[in-house]
Amino acid sequence: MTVSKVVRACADVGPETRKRVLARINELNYQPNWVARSLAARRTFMIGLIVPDLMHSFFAEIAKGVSAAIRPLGYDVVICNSEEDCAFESSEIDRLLARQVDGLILASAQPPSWVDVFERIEARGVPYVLIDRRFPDVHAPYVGADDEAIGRLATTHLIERGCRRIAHIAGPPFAPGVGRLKGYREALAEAGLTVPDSYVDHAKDDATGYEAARRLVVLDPRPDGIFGYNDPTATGAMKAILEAGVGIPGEIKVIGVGNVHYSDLLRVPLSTIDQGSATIGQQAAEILMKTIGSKRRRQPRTVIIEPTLILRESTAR
Amino acid sequence: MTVSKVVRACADVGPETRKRVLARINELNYQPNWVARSLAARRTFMIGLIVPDLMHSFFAEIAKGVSAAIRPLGYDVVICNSEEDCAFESSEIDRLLARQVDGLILASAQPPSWVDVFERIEARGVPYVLIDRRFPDVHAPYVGADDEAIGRLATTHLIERGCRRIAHIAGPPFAPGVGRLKGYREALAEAGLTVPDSYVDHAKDDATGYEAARRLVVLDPRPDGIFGYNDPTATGAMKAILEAGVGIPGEIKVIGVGNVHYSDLLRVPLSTIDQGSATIGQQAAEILMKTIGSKRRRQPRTVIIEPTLILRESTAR
DNA sequence: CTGAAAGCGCTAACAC
DNA sequence: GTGTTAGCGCTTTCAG
Repeated sequence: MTVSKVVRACADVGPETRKRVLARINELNYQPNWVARSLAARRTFMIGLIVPDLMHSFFAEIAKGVSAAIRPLGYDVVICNSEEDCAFESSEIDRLLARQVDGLILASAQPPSWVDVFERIEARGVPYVLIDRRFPDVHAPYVGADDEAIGRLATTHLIERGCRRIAHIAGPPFAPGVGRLKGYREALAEAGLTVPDSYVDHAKDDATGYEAARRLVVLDPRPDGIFGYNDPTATGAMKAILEAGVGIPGEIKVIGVGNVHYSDLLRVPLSTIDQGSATIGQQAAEILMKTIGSKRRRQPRTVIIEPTLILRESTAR
Repeated sequence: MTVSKVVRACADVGPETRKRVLARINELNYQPNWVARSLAARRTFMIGLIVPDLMHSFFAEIAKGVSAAIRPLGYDVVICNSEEDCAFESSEIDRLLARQVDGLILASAQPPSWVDVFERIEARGVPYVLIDRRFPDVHAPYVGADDEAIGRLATTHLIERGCRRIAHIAGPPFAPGVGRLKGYREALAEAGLTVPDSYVDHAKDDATGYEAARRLVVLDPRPDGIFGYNDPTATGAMKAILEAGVGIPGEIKVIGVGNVHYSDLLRVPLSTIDQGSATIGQQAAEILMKTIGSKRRRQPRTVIIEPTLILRESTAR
């Protein structure tokens, strides 16, 4: 039909005809059926975004950035929350694939060597870009921060502020967690500092960060600095520290990563490392759209967002 | 095809045949195309969720609740962020409708009397349920809190704690904002308290809440209690108050609404009113699924979640 | 229990 | 510029 062309604003249609069609469309309250369109055109104009935790404002901000970037191009985004559960994530990805999304952006909770999921995506020929969590063996575009740099930056900052017994609440054993842990170790080594093994604990969110800090705070000797692998863990840690009657930043200095929007409203405003979350979302979306647009697989691009230190009271002298 | 039946787990297929089909499916790595399925079956197994702000953890939690409730039933949710912009919201709704979602859950940013959007939804025969923000003229299921009760509860609490000059940072002039404002006025009247007009200011998030509080804190006489219409505004307000060198809760007591998850980690832990956000999402989803399931339009159900007071330091004696 | 026939609402490619 | 012919990959209905 000519109608189809009018709806899609194709150029090759007479202005008079177009007017007539438009009028009738309005009259009938016609709305094109995107499902049928998707089937015929073999594109859905939908992309999937998978994040491990929507409650973490870092990811909510990324979602916003992605959304803002693709909306003007006529795309919608389906947001999925994997709850940091890799099996669940895997099944979510399959569903999105079955729904024929045109592309995928994922902050994956997969274990580092578990490339099975990515192979499935590639088998379907669906372009995707990784964010926040990098997988060395996966040959795909990546947008995120340099986690080792983050780890070094945070740890070095604590050292500069006079901390000598620096503990680390590390994340789950993949992606951003391992890089930051490595950066932490490097910075320590560089400064000639050594710490007991018990100074490295693990957590994944505010609740577990709280638990981890409760363990750290009773160690002897007690740490005088704690680097949390993200803001929620650092925030939870601060709660535990203060509850134990220990002063921040007097007795223990704390730093996190992510610069969540309420950081400076906390009981003790939290020093943190900004990763440019909105930028990550936006850049990832742009790369994805570019990939979708061009037929040929270009060289996967990697964008590293420079981390910046945000100084607040939790690491004040 | 018989394959179709196997995929959908229809009962009427021989166990032997099923086995063969399944084997071949696995072999070919076959995955059904949901777009084609949706077109033929006239259902997408997709529902839309529209919220005004994903960064507000209240809505993120609702999204989580909705998602958790519908996932097991084979549905997916498309989350849209309206940015509190009613024109944008309206166009988002149209897109979701064009994508043939089976249902809609919305926390709408429409002005109270602007029922046009809802009529469009109904014209398409798509079931929907309203959450958080109620529209008196719209005959649809609603799940949310009783905003007047919330306003009364918060204000009464401040009065009980000894406040006499209670200011209110009201929300945008619709849905939850007006109810809470009304409850505030009622509680004040009931206690025989009067306040100058300037004690009621407006905001919509943490940034504007901060601005509002800067205006309130310089009033003469200065308020001794502030009721923020949600936690972000109350949080922003606290920042402004503390910056002005005024003590919380000593000189001004503050209460919010929403019980965002970091409330008790704030500089001054924030007293608030819990609305049961996860429950809202879950209940809304259940009602929607029930409506989708049954052919006939049943009487729209309304679920009012009982608000509960969460006491923290910001309103301590 | 199995499969053939028809069609969901649209777009692609091509002829008029 | 316009309309025609196919067919996207599935489900529905109903006959074998």
